[in-house]
Amino acid sequence: MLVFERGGGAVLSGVKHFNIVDTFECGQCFRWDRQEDGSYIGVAKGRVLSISQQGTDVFLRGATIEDYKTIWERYFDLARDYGKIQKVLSCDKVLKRAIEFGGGIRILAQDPFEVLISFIISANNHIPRIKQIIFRLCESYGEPIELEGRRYYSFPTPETIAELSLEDLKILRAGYRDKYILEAAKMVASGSLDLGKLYSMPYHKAKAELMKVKGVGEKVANCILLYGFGRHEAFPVDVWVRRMAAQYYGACSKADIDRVLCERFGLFGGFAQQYLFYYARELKIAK
DNA sequence: TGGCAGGGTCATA
DNA sequence: TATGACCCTGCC
Repeated sequence: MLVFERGGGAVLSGVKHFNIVDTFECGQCFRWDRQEDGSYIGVAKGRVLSISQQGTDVFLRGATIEDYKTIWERYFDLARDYGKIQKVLSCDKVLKRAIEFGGGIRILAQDPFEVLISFIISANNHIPRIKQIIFRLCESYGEPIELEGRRYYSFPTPETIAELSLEDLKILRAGYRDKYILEAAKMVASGSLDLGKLYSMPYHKAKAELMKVKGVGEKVANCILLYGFGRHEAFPVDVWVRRMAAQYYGACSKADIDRVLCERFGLFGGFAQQYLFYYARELKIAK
């Protein structure tokens, strides 16, 4: 892959196993919006980025090579050899098809606190509504960031949310989740939940730590570990993955699913889950 | 236009 | 371990 600056941005030329539609639409993030011209604009790492793609050429508008190397390469996980991962996972017939469909997915390295709050909001919720609630949270309590005359908003800090009241959070229309959001922010702001420590903790211990937060069950904890901490052994089992497991692997109970999927894909579980989820949702597999 | 279901979790039994 | 309740709203 070549990286150079041209036309007011950074060009990544010859990027393999990366597709911005797959990456932003596969359900791992909620703050990237598709524009009419097919590009995406999102807020991450305290910045607004516009990204577009033609074949294997990716354009990061307004970014420098330095920005790419210090921020976006890691954020988009572009230093990792996904070809190797896909080769291993393709030994499984179902995964092979899922990868043929969504092989351009990259697991984003998102901010852990943002992922924590976002996936608390995701529980028993529809994706369009999740995005709306997160948008209102950022618009109301994030910091404005200007880009080309338009205003975007950063994700609010734990301290900012922790100082709010439940009444303040009513405008989000998050329903019963508002108290979970507030409690999680207070735990992080006070240090009773030290997110920084989770990077080096064993997987099961880190998951147990996250599940101390109300509103964080096993599935949400796995999402946080996968998307916020890059823990690729985390395998979030949601309704879609469960349907895939039932239809293609004959696994119905939780124990069956854990055995069939988690053990089958091992350390690549997180990648496998993402391919399966995206594929299952696209196929609209029935209950 | 009304009802259902949603990327789960919690409390209770 | 199983079941019902939960806020709200997009979608059929």
